Amino acid sequence: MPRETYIPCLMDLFQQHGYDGATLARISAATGLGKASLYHYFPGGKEEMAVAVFEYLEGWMSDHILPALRGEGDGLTRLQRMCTQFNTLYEGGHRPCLLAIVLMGSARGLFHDRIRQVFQTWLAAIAEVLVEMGLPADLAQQRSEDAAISIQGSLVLALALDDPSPFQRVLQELPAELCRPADAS
Amino acid sequence: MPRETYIPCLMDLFQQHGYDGATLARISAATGLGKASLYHYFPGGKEEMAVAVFEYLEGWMSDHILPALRGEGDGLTRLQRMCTQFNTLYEGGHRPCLLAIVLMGSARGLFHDRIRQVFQTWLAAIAEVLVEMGLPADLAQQRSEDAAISIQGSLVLALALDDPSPFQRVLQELPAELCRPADAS
DNA sequence: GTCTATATTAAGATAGAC
DNA sequence: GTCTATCTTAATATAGAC
Repeated sequence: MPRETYIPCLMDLFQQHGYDGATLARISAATGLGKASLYHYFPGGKEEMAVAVFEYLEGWMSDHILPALRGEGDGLTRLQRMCTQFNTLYEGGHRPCLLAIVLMGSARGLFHDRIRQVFQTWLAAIAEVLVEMGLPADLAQQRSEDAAISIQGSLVLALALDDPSPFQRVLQELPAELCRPADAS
Repeated sequence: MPRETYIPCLMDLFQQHGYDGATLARISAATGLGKASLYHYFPGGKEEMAVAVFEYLEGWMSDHILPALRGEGDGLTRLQRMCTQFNTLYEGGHRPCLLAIVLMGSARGLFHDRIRQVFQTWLAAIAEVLVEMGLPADLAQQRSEDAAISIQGSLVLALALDDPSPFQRVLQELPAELCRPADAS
């Protein structure tokens, strides 16, 4: 089996238990591979497993989020497509954000640069849509941050309350909120 | 020294390194107490230390956030006072939220009920202010969730980008945003 | 109350047979 | 490529002297 086979499972584990909580014992149990076999696929150990998951996620963003934002349709349509993609990724709010999880754990230092990069790429792509719609660049930048804030914040709240509805509401309202004209409240 | 002496230091450690990253070795170094002395103050070990920190934080909320929201002044003023308090707690966005950190780590299960309780109390207090201002109850509830989403989300983004400005902007804009009339966008 | 010293467990990682 | 067995380290926790 190519090592890509195990990436979704690994991502699952990191999302559910965090970097620290995803122990080799758990990973071994979940993948069905012995610890030594894991080192066959990932000689760098757990850190390399996490890197592989990040690369997978970066690929997923390139394949799903960026095309959704850059494809055809007006700005509102594109932002709605982005939200649909995130709804899948986070399973309607039932699953926390891997980036936030790693950022909040003891492995932050190891992956901080990588995580920042993902956020910056994402924010820039959103801002580009808003600029195309005629918003001034600085406001577009702010609104792109608002998008990240709403999505990340609603995932935190959904986790805290054990209730995905804040996330779902945010996805509903966000596209129109981002597109509203510059002078509206 | 009473054990309360060490609580701020412990809170600091849990905020900066997460529950898993706050090892006894680090706690010992930061407090200046030997490991054995830590068990004198906290016989239940690390878990009891975290409980003590949560109790401290719950007390802080009761002493700072709830009075800010329930004190004199109109709704806008009260929400602004709340934001000022959070600005202090999170040091202008330079410090992550302890609740989110624990929620995202492997100790989630241990403290989830406690964390949910804090959020619910907080949201209810915000909603109460908005209802007093004349907003319908369900909208007030939604807006209180928006407040939590904005604050938590901006802390995540500030951490990811290594830049506190999203948090500061949210604190600036949030009170007016929460108070806007029911029919405005 | 604080220490030194130590016990116990579990984590990450490796060796080497098959 | 997968396993069993083992190593090393570090984390939580305790015993007992002062």
